[in-house]
Amino acid sequence: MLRLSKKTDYALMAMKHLASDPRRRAASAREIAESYDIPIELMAKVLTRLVRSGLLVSHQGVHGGYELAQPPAATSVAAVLEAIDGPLTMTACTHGDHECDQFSKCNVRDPLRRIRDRIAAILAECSILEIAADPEPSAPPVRVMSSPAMRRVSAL
Amino acid sequence: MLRLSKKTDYALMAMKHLASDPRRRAASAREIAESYDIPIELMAKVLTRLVRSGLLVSHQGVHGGYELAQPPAATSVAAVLEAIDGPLTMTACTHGDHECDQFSKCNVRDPLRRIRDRIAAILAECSILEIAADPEPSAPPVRVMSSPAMRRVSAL
DNA sequence: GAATATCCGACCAATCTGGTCGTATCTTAA
DNA sequence: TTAAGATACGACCAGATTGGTCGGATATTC
Repeated sequence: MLRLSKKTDYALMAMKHLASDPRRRAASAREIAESYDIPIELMAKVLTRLVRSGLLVSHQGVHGGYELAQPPAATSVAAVLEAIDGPLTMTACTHGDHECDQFSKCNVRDPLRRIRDRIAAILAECSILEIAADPEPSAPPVRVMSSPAMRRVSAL
Repeated sequence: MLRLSKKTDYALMAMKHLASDPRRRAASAREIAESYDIPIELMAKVLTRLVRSGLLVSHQGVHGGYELAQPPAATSVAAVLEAIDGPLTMTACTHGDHECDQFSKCNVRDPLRRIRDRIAAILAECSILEIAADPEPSAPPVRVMSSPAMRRVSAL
């Protein structure tokens, strides 16, 4: 659960690809797609969404392709997620739309919104630059918890 | 995106319900379901999973029902998510299974795992007690970012 | 033994998602 | 001016996931 969509994965791969390219020239959808065994049409669709959201700029024509619209440090992972899958929701009621059957009686709405905000902050603070700087975490590696350990609250 | 499943919502609602009940006695699936307009059979299925994961204990029979297996502070939101939807994954490759077509060439695997770990830490640190203490966040409220703001990295 | 519970698996319909296809349009270069 | 290489865009499909339902088995109390 809390799964990222495949399209989001592809988007992040493409963003990193563009951020890491030393030549800093436009890369075509085909080039990126083939680098990672991604279906070309799907990659193209993803890239188009990134353009529409202003994260990439595109050039049509023979030597066209895609470039980062901003330096890698200026684009957050959150922005990429939003570009592909729309606003970061978590629950049906996160943003206004009272479309959930339990809306009136729900007792976890506010607490969940708080959690959502914390997660959103993490995603907003993580830039493509950080993603591109693969070798070694900049933050101290948080201990991965296995199921039994997660059962109990660690800090509190 | 990053949506919680409805079952997880229901599970959290039930956990909070049980944590908030001053009488501290077993509540039946019916009682919980009716409190929040949740389909009874579905609530029952969710509660059963919570029992199987050791977060609740159940008593069958006429005055049976469900109780928290531990004090509310000892159960994390992460544990509830895992009980309902299995291990917190984010990507297809998060836990061993190399079932993703891009596995061999993927360039964002490690960075994404780092992000996943940070999110898992947040969920592991948030207890049912915190969820039950609805009125007012214990942590300073993180600013909710609207789409345009999220586009740029805030801290970095 | 009747009533009230949990337990468990099968099942279904609707939605979501990954992926495909066809076509239009733009831009460069020969 | 024309061909090639590229993005843009919308329609479409099949498979997976999910929310929800149903039927029956088992346990416990009165």
